[in-house]
Amino acid sequence: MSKSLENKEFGVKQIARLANVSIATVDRVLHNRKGVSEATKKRINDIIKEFDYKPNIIASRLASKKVSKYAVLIPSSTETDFWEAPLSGIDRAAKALKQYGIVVLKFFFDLNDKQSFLKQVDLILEEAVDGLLVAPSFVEEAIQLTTRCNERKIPYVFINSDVPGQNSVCYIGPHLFCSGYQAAQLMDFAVKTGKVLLINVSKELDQYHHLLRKEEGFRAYFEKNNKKLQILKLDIKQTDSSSIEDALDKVFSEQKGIEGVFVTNSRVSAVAHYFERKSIVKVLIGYDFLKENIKYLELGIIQFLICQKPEEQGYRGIMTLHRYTDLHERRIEDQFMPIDIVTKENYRFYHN
Amino acid sequence: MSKSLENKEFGVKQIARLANVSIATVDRVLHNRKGVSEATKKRINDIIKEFDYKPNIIASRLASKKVSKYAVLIPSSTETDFWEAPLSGIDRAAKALKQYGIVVLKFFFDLNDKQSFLKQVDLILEEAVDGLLVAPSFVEEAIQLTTRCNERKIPYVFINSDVPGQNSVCYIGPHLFCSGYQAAQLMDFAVKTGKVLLINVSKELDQYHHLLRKEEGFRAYFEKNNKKLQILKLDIKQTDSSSIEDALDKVFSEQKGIEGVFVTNSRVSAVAHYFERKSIVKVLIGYDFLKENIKYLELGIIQFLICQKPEEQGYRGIMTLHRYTDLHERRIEDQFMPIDIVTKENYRFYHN
DNA sequence: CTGAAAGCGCTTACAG
DNA sequence: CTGAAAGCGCTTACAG
Repeated sequence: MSKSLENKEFGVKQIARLANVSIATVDRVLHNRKGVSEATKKRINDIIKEFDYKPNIIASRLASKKVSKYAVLIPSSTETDFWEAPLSGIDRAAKALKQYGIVVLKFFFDLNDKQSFLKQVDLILEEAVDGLLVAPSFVEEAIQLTTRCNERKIPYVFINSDVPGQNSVCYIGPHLFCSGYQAAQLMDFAVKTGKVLLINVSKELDQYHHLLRKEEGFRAYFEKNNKKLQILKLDIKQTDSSSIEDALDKVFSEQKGIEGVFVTNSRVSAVAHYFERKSIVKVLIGYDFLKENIKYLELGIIQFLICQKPEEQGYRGIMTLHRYTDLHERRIEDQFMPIDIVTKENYRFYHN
Repeated sequence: MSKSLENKEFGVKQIARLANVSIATVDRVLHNRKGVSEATKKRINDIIKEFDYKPNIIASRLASKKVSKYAVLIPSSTETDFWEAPLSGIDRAAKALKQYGIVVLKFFFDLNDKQSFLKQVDLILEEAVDGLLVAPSFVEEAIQLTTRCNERKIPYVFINSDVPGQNSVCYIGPHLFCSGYQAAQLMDFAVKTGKVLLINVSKELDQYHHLLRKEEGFRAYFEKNNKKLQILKLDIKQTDSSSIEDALDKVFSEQKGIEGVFVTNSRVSAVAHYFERKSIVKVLIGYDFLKENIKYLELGIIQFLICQKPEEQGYRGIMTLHRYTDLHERRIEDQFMPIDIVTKENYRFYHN
């Protein structure tokens, strides 16, 4: 390593000297603290502008020993292991930010229980956090949360699903419509003739809304590119394996000529499991890089999985809170995740 | 923000007190500087271990004002705009590390001129850098470089293509064989009957070696999954448009029944251009998220582009140098990039 | 081989 | 409304 060659950097001391004040006063205007006359305030701000002064955040952190506290509110991983990935992204970010005095508190709710969401919200608000990363799985409950955050001026970032018009810092997650559109193109490639079956598997109505947006994208593709292909639809409102099996039995006995199946979420493994047992061979497309799904990808029963960087979503969520809360960035844009196509051939290289 | 609640952290002062020495001596053993008796050294090290002391790198950086200097050696973007992406990743990392006193010097060579590579190497070695990120496009010249780096104990990271067995910190880039394998699967899906044409477009022999590894992967897929499909091969050793056109004219007049074309690098746009002019409709698969390629993807002339996160390669390259040089991480693994499948439907969401 | 003291660039009471 | 001084946890000459 070499020494810094630059002579004395331009800092508070220099500003103070030029403005004929003490560094304490410079610090006051730097942080918009009151108790400075307009005249000296202007004088100092002019100098800051003229020299394009940037504070040394290293020194600032060392001196202030500030600590930021973020809360995370996401589903627990009991029902599905999908949320393990965002969680590990959150942990990765937390680890990276730890040495800058940032603490991340984690709260989990049950995807089958709206009350558990509200209960965790209470706990979070007791903590006086500086920012919140939340998966707004339940729309109404999420709005209750944002209302309370707005009152307290706590900024929040939405992850994985969006509730538009809620004054969030930003949304980080998939563009649902477009991911359905992509699924359709893959289906169009792989299925030359016959019918296509679209399956929504979901208990909770809130989740179902998100699936509908993917369905719209899927249909939009065929509307535009291949109107002849017939799309059948199956809603499965129970997620236990026997309900799924019954529903599949029914549709495949009633409908002949189904060549491709698109499952609009990670439940695709349940369909794959069924195909395996019944030795059914069709093009099968679904969502998410989960162990079960990868197993069937490897077996050649699932052809394509669409994945949307769940780990990255968690990582970016925390980093975005940091950018907003600590680095005072504004106008942070929504961050749509890439629409990754995962296959038997490339899954080993996939970065969540 | 809340104040740190923890009482006085455990630091050099505490260690010094416990060991009955001054903090200067503690600093000496912390940095393995000589001039400390074995006895006190042991005493201090024991305390460090016992309390699992971790230095405050914020304070350390502020006090030392250390600066690290990395060099980057990559192709200039005159011939192809591929290298703009790694460059922008490098800039992004440089920007993030700037406030930690890390400086990145950039050097460029001409992909058509091995001498220019060696010339830049001389310039870099004059700079006494602390680390090097290099695209070893020319194998022999790269080995000359690594030899000289080894003498000077300058660590180096390979990016985009590898030269195995060279004692690099690690390799960051695509797994060529597997990316060819993935291309073959897409081709297999999209082409049901007929022949497939594989095209290598490359002037320099060194680049050609890399293309061969993709070709091997491509063939391996069909060897395993679909032996019936016939694979034709075309080498184009000149990269100007009229040479490419002549070669394509020749192959398409001689060979009938070609349904799919796989171009093993980013030159796929040249083939797409040809298809457009001659109104040829075939499945076309190639490499890299370049403006020209995206244009033909949008037009539906190219179906799939395989991309390997060029921006990310640059970013990771610098960050890896930082991890090795400044954070003293060891055993850093090779980092294979994901094999991204980019289509007309998802390219808008692609993160380079 | 070891220590006392100044300093990195900022922040924070405290005093006026 | 403003300033002098101490301090954040480490590093760096300098002196012995």
